[in-house]
Amino acid sequence: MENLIREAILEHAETLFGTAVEETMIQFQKTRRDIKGDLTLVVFPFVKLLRTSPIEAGNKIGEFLTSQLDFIESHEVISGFLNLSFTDSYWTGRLGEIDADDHFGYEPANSRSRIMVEYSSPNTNKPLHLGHLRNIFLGYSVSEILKARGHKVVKTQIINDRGIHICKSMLAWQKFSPVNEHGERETPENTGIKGDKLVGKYYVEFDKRLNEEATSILEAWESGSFEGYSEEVIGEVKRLSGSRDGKDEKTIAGINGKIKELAKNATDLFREAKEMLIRWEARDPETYLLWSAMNGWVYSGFEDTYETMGVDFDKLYYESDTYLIGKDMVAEGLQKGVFFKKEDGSVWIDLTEDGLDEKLLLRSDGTAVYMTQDVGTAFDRYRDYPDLDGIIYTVGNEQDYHFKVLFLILDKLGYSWAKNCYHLSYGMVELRNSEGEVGKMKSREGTVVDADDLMSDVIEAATEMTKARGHIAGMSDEEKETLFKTIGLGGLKYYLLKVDPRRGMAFNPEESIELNGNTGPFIQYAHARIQSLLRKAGEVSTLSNQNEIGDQEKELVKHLSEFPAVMEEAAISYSPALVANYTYELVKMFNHFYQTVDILKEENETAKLRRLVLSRSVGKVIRNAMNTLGINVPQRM
RNA sequence: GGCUCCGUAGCUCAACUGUAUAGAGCACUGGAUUUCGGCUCCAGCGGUUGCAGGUUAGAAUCCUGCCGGAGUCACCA
Repeated sequence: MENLIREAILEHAETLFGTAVEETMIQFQKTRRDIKGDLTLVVFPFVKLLRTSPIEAGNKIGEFLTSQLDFIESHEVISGFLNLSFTDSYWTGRLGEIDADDHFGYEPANSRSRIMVEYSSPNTNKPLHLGHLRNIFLGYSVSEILKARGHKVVKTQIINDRGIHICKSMLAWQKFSPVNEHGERETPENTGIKGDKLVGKYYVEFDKRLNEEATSILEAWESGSFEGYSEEVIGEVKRLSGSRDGKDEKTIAGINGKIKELAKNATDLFREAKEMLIRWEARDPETYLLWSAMNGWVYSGFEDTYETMGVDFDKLYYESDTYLIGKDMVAEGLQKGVFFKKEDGSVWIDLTEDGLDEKLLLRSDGTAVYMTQDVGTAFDRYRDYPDLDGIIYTVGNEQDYHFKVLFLILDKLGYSWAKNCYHLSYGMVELRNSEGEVGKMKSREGTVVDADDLMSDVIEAATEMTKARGHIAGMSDEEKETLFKTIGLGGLKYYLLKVDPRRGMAFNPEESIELNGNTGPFIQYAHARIQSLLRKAGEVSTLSNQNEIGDQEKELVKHLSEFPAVMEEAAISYSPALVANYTYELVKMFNHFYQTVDILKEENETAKLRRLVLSRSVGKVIRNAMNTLGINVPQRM
């Protein structure tokens, strides 16, 4: 109805103001809750045209609109804001429309362009952790929101299955895994350990052994023994050691860190890992076989985790394929003169004119880097889906710079679609204990929160709560299992999605399983209660010819009416948080309504029907909203 | 140090991207109701929106400068 009002003003601008008005002058906002009215027009822009006070200007426009449009019942001007009130029958009409539309808030499927959303994209050398959970829930939810708004969506991930980090796990397994009585090394089958956990275990093992070896090298260096190391390394270590004199603690720690890096690079273990990578790139059969076996373990582990999470993918890309495409593109760019080669053979792009610096695309030994692969992946995706309207990369904000460079490179290579690539950058999840201390998640220090562990923890907490307070009598064991999972994961997903993605957030394990306040289970409970109400009510017909409505009901209908706009806003800004907060507000309003108004006990049949239809609509919107967050809402709990 | 992002109640977060008295939850204090599902509702407490200027009829929001925090500046991914 904003459009109707806007048109009316534009059409009659000459008579009202004596001149045409810009469309941008007509600004609407929601009427404050504590003020009478259903929609507010900001008067300030018109004050100058009319050369009167804001109050007079507002009244003039208000009188005009009230006489012109039959759904406007009255108006009131308060300090420069024109508050318009709509008739009751307008609102009962709205309620009827919402009730009749099962897909309220959604646009018809496939009515809009195709968009690809990348999320998860794990390394295949260690299990998923809390940081991945935010990434995956966010990417999945953005996909579902875009789908709900009519887009064709391709959910994808790039699997980082190539590189030195994979070789570390492989090497550690090969060297350090115990051999059983059958002469086999540890596998998921013979140990019962989940595949990704097993591979992760050897990644940690590698790091431990590397540190041990590096420490003994450091000790040797400190005592002045440098035998067996290259001139280059020795010189660098001596230079760094000398530069520590007279520096403050922080600087010295930084220098010591650099020396330690040198020591790590000088270890036999690291050298072996590098050799293994070279063998892999050369397709050495034994190495390749081990690589695919261990990756297979990881994939089956990830699959289990994804299934628990309730997320899926339409199309997978593997770095081990796309880095080759990337290398071809680098060669092509080199010919075009977009890139240049240094004397040592490494390939670079100069971005200094764009305010960035030089960036490496190919190492001097000809092997690919992270950027090479990403360039190839983007190209591959547009080749697979020529009608793509954009790619959304769900990746943490520590990679802001990387994506800025990536998109710039694609643009310079002449791909017009580069401008449609978007980095959905989200903030880090910090871990917070009950004392409120913030800790970083570091896999080496054992402070990571494992994704599987966390999910089973929240499900367990939900199980206890529900057994103690829920209405689950008569449910089968399977139904109960599903319900506990729904509640536990619903809570976790909501907890991670309700915060604006761009912001960093604190993760408090205790809060994540809370059931009151702004939480998933609070919303799920409201839905279950509505369904219970409707079951008790029996058959509820549709609404017709009602033209009265209570104040609280009107507030609810008003809020329901905003749902499509909120969904659209969430789709534009890629922000599930908007949907979450909208739904929470809706539930609070409904609980208030439910607490103060009789529904089943109401004797007036007209009012009873209207309230039941309203409850049904609220339930539907809760369901439609939560579905886009990947959260199920139970019938009872 | 350069660049990027961020500082809102004790804590976790909102604020339609510039508008009326900056809102919720948790925690704390008090109350309602034991009902159509108490995982409910109502009230109170709590703020100089990091600081100082500027632009505007109007600033948490835009600009400048400080202060504080995070990230990033790899032939790692």
